[in-house]
Formats: sequence, C-alpha cells, structure tokens
Amino acid sequence: MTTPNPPFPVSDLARFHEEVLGWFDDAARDLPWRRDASPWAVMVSEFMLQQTPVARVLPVYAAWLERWPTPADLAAEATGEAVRAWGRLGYPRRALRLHAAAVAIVERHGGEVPHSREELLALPGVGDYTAAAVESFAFGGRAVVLDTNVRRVFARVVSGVQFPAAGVTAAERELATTLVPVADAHRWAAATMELGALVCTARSPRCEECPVADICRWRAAGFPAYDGPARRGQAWDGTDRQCRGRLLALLRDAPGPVEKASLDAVWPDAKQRERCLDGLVADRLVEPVGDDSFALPGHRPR
DNA sequence: AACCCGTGGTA
DNA sequence: TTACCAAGGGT
Repeated sequence: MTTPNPPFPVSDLARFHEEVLGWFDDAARDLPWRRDASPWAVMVSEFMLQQTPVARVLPVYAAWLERWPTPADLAAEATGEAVRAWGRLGYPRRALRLHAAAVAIVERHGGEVPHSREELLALPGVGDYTAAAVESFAFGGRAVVLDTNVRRVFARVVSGVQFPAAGVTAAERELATTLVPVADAHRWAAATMELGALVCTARSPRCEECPVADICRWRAAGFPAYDGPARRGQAWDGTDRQCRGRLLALLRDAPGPVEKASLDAVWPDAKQRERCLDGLVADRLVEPVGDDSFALPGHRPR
C-alpha cells in the first residue's frame, strides 16, 4: 500500500472508527460462528473460509461441528473422513491441516484451542491471518486482522488506491496497527472485514451505502484505477488442479476403494493423470489400497 | 517472491 | 461468455 499523500487526517480516524463500528451494529450478518461459537468452532470457520465464500461454507460448517464438536472428536477420526466431509469447499489440503491442527491441539494443549499468537501460528494450516482471526474472534484479543477485505478497505479509505499490493508489506501492517482503536479492537476487526465483504467489494463497491464515503481517499481522488503490476489470473482448464479435483471427487463420492480403471476414466491425459494421482498420494489426500485401487486415507493418525 | 493448491458464483 | 474473485497457507 502506498503512503497516503496528503496523509489520512487524524480527525478522520475517529470518524472512521465511529462510523464503521456503528454501521456494523446494524449491518453485521448473523453468521453461526458469530453466535457464541466455541474457539474450536471459530477455528473451523476460519479454515473453511480461507479462499471459500461464506455461502458455500455454511452447510459444511454446520455438519462438521455437529459431527466433531471438539478438537478431540476430530483428532480421533480418520483423516480421510475429514477430506470426505470437506466436500466441495476446495483446497482439500485444508481438511488435512485442520485435522492435523486438531491432533496438535489435543497433544500440546490438552484439547483446548490455545490463546497465544505463537502457539496458534505453530498449528498446521494457521498463518498470520488465521492466528489473528482466532485471537480476535474467539478470544476477543487485540490482533491486527489483515484479510483481503480489510486490506482493500484500508487501501481505499486511507491510502486512496483501488487495491492493495500483492503481498502484505511491513508498512501496510504498521498502518493497520495504528488504525486499531483503543477500545473494541475485536469488533473493529469484524467490522472492517464486514465492510469489505458487503460494501467495499472488489468489483462493484456500493459507495452510496458506505458509512465512510465522505472520508474515503480513493473516492476523493476520483476512483483512480489500479495501476500496479498485473495480477495473474488463475488458469483452470487442463491444469493439474482440475485433474486432481476430478480424481479426488470420484474418491470422495465413492463409499470405499475405487479401482484404478475408474480413475483412469476421469482424465484423458495418462501422463498428467499419473502425476496428479502420485501427487495426491504424496500429499496424503489419497492412499493406495491393495494392488489396483485407491481410497481416501482410512488410517487413524499415529 | 512466485507459484501451487479447488470450486463455483458473478459482473 | 469469460474473467475475476473468494475470511490464505505452505514452500
């Protein structure tokens, strides 16, 4: 994020806090992980929400927590069951990491989700964002929560640009730190995220509904278009990801092991297919069964 | 730092 | 229709 010029006026900061927090009181969605959810439930939601929209997470989240209400419940389960229950949320390695995080929570933290940033970051699948989100949403901590929504809101309102840079810079983190209000840090995190999700959206921002339109530096500058390096698109047709998705979908939808011949039928390019199947096995998303079949991993951890 | 990893909704 | 995009993490 570039340095604002002129800088974001200090007088606007108080209004930023007041308006966004006030807007959140009325506009916040009633999401299940916001209704006195346990720390584990918050963690489950955060894993599922990594790169997956809320609407698709909702049903899987509900089923998941009904089946595995605590880390110990999931930790005692076969990893393949986690992959199956993950369904079509995408990036199924997240299911494996969530399972591994549950095992680590049982082994290292007596089955309770840890509070500290350091302990959270040490869990599989927990990076800067997720650690901050759990600190903030599960425990009411003062973490600096920087997700794609918050970054976009700050880029626009404070820095006056359409989109933030590709990666979080030290300056951006510092700026975000200075923006956290003295009181209500965890509500600030949720509120700025919600504003980005509902109003200050990536493609068609609803500025007419925005509580801070009058102090928005991007708007004041006339909505200048993003002028940074081109953001690479995500190719899909013919990629290994598509191939892996097809293979795993077949295994997920089957009650037990699937013969190699059936897997061969879902992807025409034999060389790529073999590479992807090997990759899935290497990733522990799939395991060989007998001589000529494959299945989701059926073994218990340890 | 750049690239890999799924899936489906939307403008 | 085709890109873009979504509460990122690991390497």
